[in-house]
Amino acid sequence: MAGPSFQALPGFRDFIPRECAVRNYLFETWRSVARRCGYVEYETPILEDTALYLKKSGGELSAQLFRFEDQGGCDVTLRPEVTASLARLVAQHQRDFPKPLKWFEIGQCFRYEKPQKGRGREFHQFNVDIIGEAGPAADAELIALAIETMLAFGFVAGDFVVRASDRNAWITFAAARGVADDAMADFLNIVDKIEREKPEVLEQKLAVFGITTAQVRAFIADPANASPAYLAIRDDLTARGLGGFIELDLSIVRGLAYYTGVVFEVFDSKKSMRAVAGGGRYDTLVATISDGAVDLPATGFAMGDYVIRNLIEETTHAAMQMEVWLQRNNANCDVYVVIADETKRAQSLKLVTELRRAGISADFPLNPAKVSKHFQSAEKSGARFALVVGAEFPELKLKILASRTEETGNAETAVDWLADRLQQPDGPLLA
RNA sequence: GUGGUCGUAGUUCAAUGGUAGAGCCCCAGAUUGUGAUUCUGGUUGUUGCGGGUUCGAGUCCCGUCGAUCACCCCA
Repeated sequence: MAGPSFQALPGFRDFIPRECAVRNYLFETWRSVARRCGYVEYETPILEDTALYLKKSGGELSAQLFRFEDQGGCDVTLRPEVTASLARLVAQHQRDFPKPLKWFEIGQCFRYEKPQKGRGREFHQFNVDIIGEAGPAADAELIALAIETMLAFGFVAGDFVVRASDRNAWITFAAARGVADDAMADFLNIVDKIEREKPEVLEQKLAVFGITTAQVRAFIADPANASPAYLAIRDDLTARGLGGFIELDLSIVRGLAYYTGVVFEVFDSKKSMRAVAGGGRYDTLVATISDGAVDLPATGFAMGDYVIRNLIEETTHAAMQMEVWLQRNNANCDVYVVIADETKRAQSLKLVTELRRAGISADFPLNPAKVSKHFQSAEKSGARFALVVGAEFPELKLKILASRTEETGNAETAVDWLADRLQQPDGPLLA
């Protein structure tokens, strides 16, 4: 590595073809499940006015912004998440759409934090939201999508679980013990850290509110404290046959300040990783972002690409499903044209163009080389067929690479011939 | 931001303080139109960078940068 060399910035990734294929697998799965469940895709800019994020998130997230001044002197930020943009978009365009809105976006986000397992400074996230419906049916519909997404990746019962809670249960708990409304956020923050904070510190912090750790733990432990919304969601999911995937876990509060009600996280069953996905209800965010101009209830969640990929790779059956997909989508082309006789290169080029225009993916060697070389290239391309153009043109030979068998045909009808041939299975098939 | 571990060829890794190597990959070839295997040949390093100890440092020490893991937080 002599001399100056460049590499990707810390926490940023290059997607070589294999990585890109994996990413596409995630994206295609996300997209297909969302569409199957009636969600439509939208997209927002990755660069936004910094104030958009300072306005609602604050705290830790605002310390992790990729923030700078543009050439016009504007304070701008690479988005750390898409919910704020969505709220902005919805506030502006909501009148154009019947409610509820069921929308999703697959987009790249940026956070300046220390890269580690499951976390980079750049990541892709599947963001799904239902806006304009305040009832638990919306939360259930959303959580059902999260579950369906996991199933689509090949996970089964026992691989993952959705843990859900309700901030309202805590607000009721705290209010009954005299916690003031304006201190509620602080109280929720303490509860959020109950498993991570040192016991003495925890006890001390709770004492400010006249509450003990024991009381909090007892509240978490008692299923009777489940909120009506949670129960409605559980029944809804049970009716869908998905009841086994959801669990009450009142210790989940989630850090982001804008959550207002039911919150949930998707975990691997062993809980050996970070949350695969997380979300919840944020009924006041749209009003906050629009300064009260538009007030719509909302619920949503996000799934990041890092953790889901790790979990897929560590779960044998999900990993195999991905491998099969990658194999199927691995070929550079369907047909590799071998130019066995260089004097037929012009005819070969015409043939390649015809195939391509007919929707048949075709490739060929750019330079003269020995025929064996061409076949090696055909092999490496992953193509199913090698179409040999030789001295006997317009007669053509079609070699089925997997079975090493050969057929003959004519250049005049090559397009139809190959289109038909591609429909038929042959040789040792991929699953 | 706070800690632990680790930096050798494109890559995966060797080298009791004593001449920097191997597999894989890639490229070219093995007598004129067919892929595997095999065989032959070839490219690539100021051992991350900078100091120090030593007759001598890839190896030991310090610094720095980078990678990675954990904490914090979160997708």
